[in-house]
Amino acid sequence: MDISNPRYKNQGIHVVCTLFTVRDGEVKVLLVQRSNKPYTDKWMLPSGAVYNDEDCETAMKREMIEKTGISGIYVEQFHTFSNPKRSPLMRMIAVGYIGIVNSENIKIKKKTEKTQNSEWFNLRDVPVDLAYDHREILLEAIETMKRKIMKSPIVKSLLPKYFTLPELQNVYEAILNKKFDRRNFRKKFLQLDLIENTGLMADVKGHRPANLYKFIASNDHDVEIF
Amino acid sequence: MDISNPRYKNQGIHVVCTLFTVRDGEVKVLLVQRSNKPYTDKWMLPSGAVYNDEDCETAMKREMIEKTGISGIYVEQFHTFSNPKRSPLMRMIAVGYIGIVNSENIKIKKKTEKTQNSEWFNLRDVPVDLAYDHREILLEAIETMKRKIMKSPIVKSLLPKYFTLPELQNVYEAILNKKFDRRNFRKKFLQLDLIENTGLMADVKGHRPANLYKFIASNDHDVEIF
DNA sequence: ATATAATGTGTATGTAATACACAAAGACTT
DNA sequence: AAGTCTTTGTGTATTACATACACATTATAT
Repeated sequence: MDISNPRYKNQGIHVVCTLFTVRDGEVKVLLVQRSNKPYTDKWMLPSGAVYNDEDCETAMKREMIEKTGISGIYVEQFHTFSNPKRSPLMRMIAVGYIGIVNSENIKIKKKTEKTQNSEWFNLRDVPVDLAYDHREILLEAIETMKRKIMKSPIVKSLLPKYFTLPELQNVYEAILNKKFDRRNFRKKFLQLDLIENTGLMADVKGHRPANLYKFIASNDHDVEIF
Repeated sequence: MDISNPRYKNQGIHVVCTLFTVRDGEVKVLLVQRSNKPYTDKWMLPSGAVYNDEDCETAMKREMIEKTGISGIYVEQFHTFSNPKRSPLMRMIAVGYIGIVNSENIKIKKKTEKTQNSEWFNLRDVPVDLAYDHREILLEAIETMKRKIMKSPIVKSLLPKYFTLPELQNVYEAILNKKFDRRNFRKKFLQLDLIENTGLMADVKGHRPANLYKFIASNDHDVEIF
């Protein structure tokens, strides 16, 4: 391959991460606000260039640390975006990842070298004019995440170590934006043998406390949850 | 983005297509044999560079025409491969696509500018030393295809306009490498309202001829088949 | 007429999904 | 201490879907 051929010279590879969380029954996505050109001051999904000695997943995790301070997250690749006009300055494709975290445990950096702010946005409050094609990427990520949450253990990273069944149900209801029958939800989930009752009780006031559950130590390969 | 930064200078974007067909009850994949360095004489999946004015899907279709003569195929993106060592000469990522065709209708070019041969390989006859990381890509494509064939209408492009239910069943059995009960297969498929009986009969000898079916003119969005 | 080789069909059983209502636990109030 | 409040926890009946299974039908070939 002749790397000086103008037909494919100066190509760049980006990674972009759509990181979701659920808090107060609302699904939120992490955005950062740009400092530099192009799209100065616009919000975008955390993203950045892939170095030549990295694979995309490594680059994505490094970018997340640099731009948001978040590390140790579980992500899945979902789609690569390659519209030749998606970036105004040069030819740049973006490999898209989806992640989902429990934001309680996470402190995000507000300011970094290239960003002036970072924030969890409720999905309906996301600015319409995100930088680049990030609105399109976000919409596709939401679709993919809804489809995947039934087939992959990503919820696990969204819950604390010990959690109650109502909490688990709330997470599913927030993400899928629909209600489940409590009895059926519990039955379905318990017979999957993914979680177990710890015998401990949640520490709440004003009403009957719920049992605390935990995920059964997994063999770490993806399991069909539903 | 500073395109002269050596950390991400000289990156390249490839597309690679894993094209399947089913013939004589066997799943086959299309490979081409290289003429040039690197990997001279090795077989590989049809692949090539993305031009700066193309998105990946367009590039993939152009590459397929150039290297195999095949056009008008239905493909789906499935994964992007980005191991920094996957290509020996330069940093090159590959956006992977899966396609599936009825090879009866298709004439493939044997020789092209960069390839000396092309052939449909039974999966078990695929050379172990494919060029680049194409063996890994092929393995992942097979997994993905098996998963998708139950949820996407890709089989449609694998069958002629008119086909019999036993033919349809044979395709599924070849791809998934398992047998179905005829009565249950027919019941399940017919109640999906994806195909309809034309009233015509297949032209075979020596035994009872089967009814010819066709796909119902679809509204062209993906449908859950199973 | 008979044999051959494949197609076409119905029913019974088990398994998973859905719909639905009331008792139990602890905190709070009086 | 009794009663109220709020949320958790539980069982059964119904329906839809998946699976298992055997025999009659159609055309060709002899």
